[in-house]
Amino acid sequence: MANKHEGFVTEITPRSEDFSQWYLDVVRRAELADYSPVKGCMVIRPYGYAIWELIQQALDVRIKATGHVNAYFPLFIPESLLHKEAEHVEGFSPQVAYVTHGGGEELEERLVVRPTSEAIVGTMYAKWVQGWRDLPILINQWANVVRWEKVTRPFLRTTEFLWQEGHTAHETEAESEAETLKILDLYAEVCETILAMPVVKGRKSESEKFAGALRTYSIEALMGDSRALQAGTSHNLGQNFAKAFDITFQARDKSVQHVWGTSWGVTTRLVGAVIMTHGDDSGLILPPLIAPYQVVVVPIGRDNWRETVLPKAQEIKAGLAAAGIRVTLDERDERPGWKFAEWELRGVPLRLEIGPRDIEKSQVLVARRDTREKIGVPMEGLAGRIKELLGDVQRTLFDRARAFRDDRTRRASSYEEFKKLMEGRPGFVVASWCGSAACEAQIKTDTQATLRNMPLGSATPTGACVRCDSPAAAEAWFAKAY
RNA sequence: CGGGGCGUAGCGCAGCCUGGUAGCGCACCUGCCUUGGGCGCAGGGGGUCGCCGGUUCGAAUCCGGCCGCCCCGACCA
Repeated sequence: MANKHEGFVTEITPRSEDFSQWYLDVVRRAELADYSPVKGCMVIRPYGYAIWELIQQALDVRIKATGHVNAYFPLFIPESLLHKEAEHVEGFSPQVAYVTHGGGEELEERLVVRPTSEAIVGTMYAKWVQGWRDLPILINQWANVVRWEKVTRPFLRTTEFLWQEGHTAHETEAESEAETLKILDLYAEVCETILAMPVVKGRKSESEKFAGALRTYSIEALMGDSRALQAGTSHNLGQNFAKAFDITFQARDKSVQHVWGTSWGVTTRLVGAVIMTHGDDSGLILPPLIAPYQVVVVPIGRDNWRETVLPKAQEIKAGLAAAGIRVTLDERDERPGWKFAEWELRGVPLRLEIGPRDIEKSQVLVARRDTREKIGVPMEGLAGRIKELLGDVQRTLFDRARAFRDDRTRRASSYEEFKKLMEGRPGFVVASWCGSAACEAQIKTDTQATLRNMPLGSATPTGACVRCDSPAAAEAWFAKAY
């Protein structure tokens, strides 16, 4: 019974004590993932994978609804293909894993384990595109990729990770730009409405853009420790890859032109983002829309509860399931208090307690994970009421996260003020920026903060750069980031 | 790649300094008892002490080497 005020869960480091350890504790204790024998690689356990599957479904539906189709490109890429786009190679070569042997023999040409698929996709698109009628190509793939990382953390950065990567080809720059922004909106919508995680949409600086892209856009979120996390990126590749891979088409005006490309992706990192956005000292808190179980039913009773209470609990479970609610019934031989703590740790949005007293009153007791409120709910019309409550939890989580983010977003008008605000763990600091890489780098040296992005729709600032006296070119959001 | 820490039961750790039959808590198994916030009692199973070598009558412990993992910083989703 230690930690009574902290929510009854032991073996989790309090967030205030060590956020990073708290995160690792939650991942382990909630059985989301486990370390594998290979450094930097993790096993995504069933509960963690179920969350990913729900995120995946939400994305997949939307990606298809915007006209894209899924396909699959191979894991191995001949080394020479990766080297076709100069900036791209330079960006990725330190992180690439190679296959040197196969079938007991050394390979004539080493194979790259894809760190991303632009090279192989570009190679294929060159074969598939002849004329303007072949465009656009709108392909997405769900895949694993490998990037040899020096520092890894479960979900946030692992050597191998799962993601979705879209690769499109268009006739004009206007189309590729529209596509890039359309996907950025799609990502933001999924993060906000499904993950209940507010994000800032914006453009990356030159130094932070994708290797080989013309422009990179990102969505940025603020985690519970006030550090920023890049939650997704969408790149307008311009004609860079088309030129490197010779993807040409005959245009409407009979001229031969290079296609305009885009690529965009989100990863299993989103699972980590959800943990760090909503979790508390008792463990995970899952937004209902991605909770593998939205409701857990816990039967309560004396030694004969299996006879007296369980049938009613089963009936309730069946009723909720029939109404399309993801529900589980915990009929293990454990004490109720133990089960409460266990399901709180796993972040189940609603716990439904049913005991003799409730049966008498023809009601159930519903406990909300987000607010810890306990509410008596009549058995009559239960499913409808539960759906309302799930919607309310979803909204509450988003509102809470947005209030947290807004509360930690400040504006700096002088460099002194900027540096002062960046002390400790401040969240976002908004400032005008001249656009020079030198200022960006100096800010990083002075404060450890990086330019997260330049939000879309910000008015062009009229004043001077927060760091130098040159005229400001853009409004930028800075933060210490993951 | 730099800095730090740690490898002893599934998990968390003690034992190491000062060598002498490997321990604690949780978890697990059996039984009883209990059940509206991680009950209680009794019994039980489980470890080549990261690996290799050395010193010694004897090494988890001392010495040398290696390997691995975690955390924090520079680079990246």
